[in-house]
Amino acid sequence: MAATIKDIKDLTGLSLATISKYLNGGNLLPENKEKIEQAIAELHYEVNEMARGLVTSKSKVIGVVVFDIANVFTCTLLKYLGERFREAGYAAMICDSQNDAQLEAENVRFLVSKKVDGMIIIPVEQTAGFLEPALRADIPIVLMDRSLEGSGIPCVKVNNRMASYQAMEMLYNYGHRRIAVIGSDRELTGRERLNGCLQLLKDKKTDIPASYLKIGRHSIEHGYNSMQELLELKELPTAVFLGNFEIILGAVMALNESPLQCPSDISLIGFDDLIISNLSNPRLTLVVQPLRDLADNAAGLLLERLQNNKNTSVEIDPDNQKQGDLILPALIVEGSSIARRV
Amino acid sequence: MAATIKDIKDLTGLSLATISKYLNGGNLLPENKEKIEQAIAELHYEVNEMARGLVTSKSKVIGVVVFDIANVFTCTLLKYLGERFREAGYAAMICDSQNDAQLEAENVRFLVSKKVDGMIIIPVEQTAGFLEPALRADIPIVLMDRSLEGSGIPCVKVNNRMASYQAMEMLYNYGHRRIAVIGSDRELTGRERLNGCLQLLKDKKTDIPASYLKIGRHSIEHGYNSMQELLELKELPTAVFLGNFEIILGAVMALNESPLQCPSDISLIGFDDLIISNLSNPRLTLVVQPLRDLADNAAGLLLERLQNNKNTSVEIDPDNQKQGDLILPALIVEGSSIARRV
DNA sequence: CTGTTAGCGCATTCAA
DNA sequence: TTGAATGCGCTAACAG
Repeated sequence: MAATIKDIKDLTGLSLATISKYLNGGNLLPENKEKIEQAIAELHYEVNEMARGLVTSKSKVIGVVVFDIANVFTCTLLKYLGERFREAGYAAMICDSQNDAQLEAENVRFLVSKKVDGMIIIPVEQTAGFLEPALRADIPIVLMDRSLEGSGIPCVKVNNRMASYQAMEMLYNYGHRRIAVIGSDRELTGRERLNGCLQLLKDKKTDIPASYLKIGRHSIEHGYNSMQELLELKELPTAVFLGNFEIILGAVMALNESPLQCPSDISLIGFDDLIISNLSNPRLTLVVQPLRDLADNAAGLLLERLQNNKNTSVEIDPDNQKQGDLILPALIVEGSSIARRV
Repeated sequence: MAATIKDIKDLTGLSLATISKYLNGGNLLPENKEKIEQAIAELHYEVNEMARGLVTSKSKVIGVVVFDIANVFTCTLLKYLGERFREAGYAAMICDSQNDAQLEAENVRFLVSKKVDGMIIIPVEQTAGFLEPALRADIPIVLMDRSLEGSGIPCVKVNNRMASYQAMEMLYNYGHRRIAVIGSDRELTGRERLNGCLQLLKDKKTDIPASYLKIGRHSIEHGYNSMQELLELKELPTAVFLGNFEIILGAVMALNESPLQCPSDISLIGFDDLIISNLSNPRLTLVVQPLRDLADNAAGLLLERLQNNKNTSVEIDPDNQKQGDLILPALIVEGSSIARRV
């Protein structure tokens, strides 16, 4: 059986309150302090966080719900989030929704049961209904990457639309006019990116044939099939925009299997960086999301709210009803996958 | 404030004990059952797991400590582990050690405080000292990937030595004699793999110059630098064994930057699969770890022990003192990165 | 600065 | 089958 403060009491003769105070950083006589420390060492005492949590109704745990944990984007974010939370004295309880909205709802409910102090969520679902149990329990939530439209819950993300626009603009400025787009309208991020792409084409009054527009899902398969289809067209595009990491993966696979070369035959620009892109030859030009910043901001936002809840006496910032999203700029990192066209 | 069973009591007129029994699947009159269910729905009641845990001294949480969470190997494992645990009614609390032994020790202590029911650990540290708090608290542990020698704690892993041996054998059978090895002696897995490589060379009485043996860490940098150095040698190796994923990444980068081609100029075989390898052209021949099996076995082993602890009355299997490691075979998946030499 | 007391929300005796 | 009482380990008043 693990030692409790009662054991410390028996060993030191001090009262439970004194020991508790020690554990929570209160002031006591040096000699008592030493006694307790000795007892703790001797008994190998470790605080029972369940008991502590029961009385404080704080768990010092932040629940993190991600749409898919086996995903480089996700786990890089998890890493950075974890660092921030740890610094602030919180641990992360990570739940994988496996791209399943039902699991996601269960995860939220589970974390509510666990009395987490706050939640970070990268959602599968597109509406906020599944968050109800958390909201009712008054648990602060910060979303990442994918907003929940009209929910009023803040989301930290990049400006997908603008970044895509700029990526397309880069292709355009390199002289490309026959530009294909492989993207997704299944995820919000995908739609935002598509919008950016189409906007650029519109602004530049550049028409592309319908066969250049490959809209499906953010999946390897979609990237692979789409690129294969593009390569079979009579009039090839000279450049292709790849809407996310999985699409890049699939598209590059398809291209690698063909006799065509990048960038001499076909130029590429992709959305989503990952160290992994180091493997591709030539190195891809990419729209890079500032993962560190995204995580820092999301963690910061949540921690701030946790702090404020503490001195809940003061009710400030009445204008803050409309918690807007926090939108960070993405960066284009140049590789050598875009050829100049005259 | 969140609803408690007391609120249900007030609403239904039943006693706390009856409600508790309902929550734990006991038998009660259908009418009472219905009453409670109605109250739960009305109050949006959710069990307070902290309170429950305090009295049962079970958290239904399994702690998972990984050496680095931003790692495809790790998070794929996490995904599979998570699925198994969820099925069994457990949640995972994931802690990232960030390749830091001190953090790792803290993580273990933290999870002990959280009263997790069991732990899965992919260790940074090479000795078992840091596990003491968990062992003392009698928390079942299963290691993955990296054994802790002499600790008696079971580890689920692949046969690194044999797999490396077979990988080298494949190069040999393709006719290669000038084989270089980029590996690590800093991690146990690295040493095991190196041993396998050297054993094959020994068995085949194949001597290689010292300059072909690049021993450092499992890092991109080591892979990159080593490959660069190899490519500068007067007598190039005809094939290179790459000891893990990061090394592959670095080595392929270096090769991509050189005029030499794989496999016509130099053949490659790598340890560690990842979808990512789809990006490389040509597709790499790889030693693939059966991640799903590894996770299933580790989760199974742990869950089994958790079950057995329940009926702790029965003390079976007295021969089980020496809990050997569970060693799974790795698979070689052929790409086209190895050329035939005559 | 220290000790006494009460109670967090729930499961679990034991009676009824 | 149900209910009343007890305690899990700890913190938070309050009093000394």
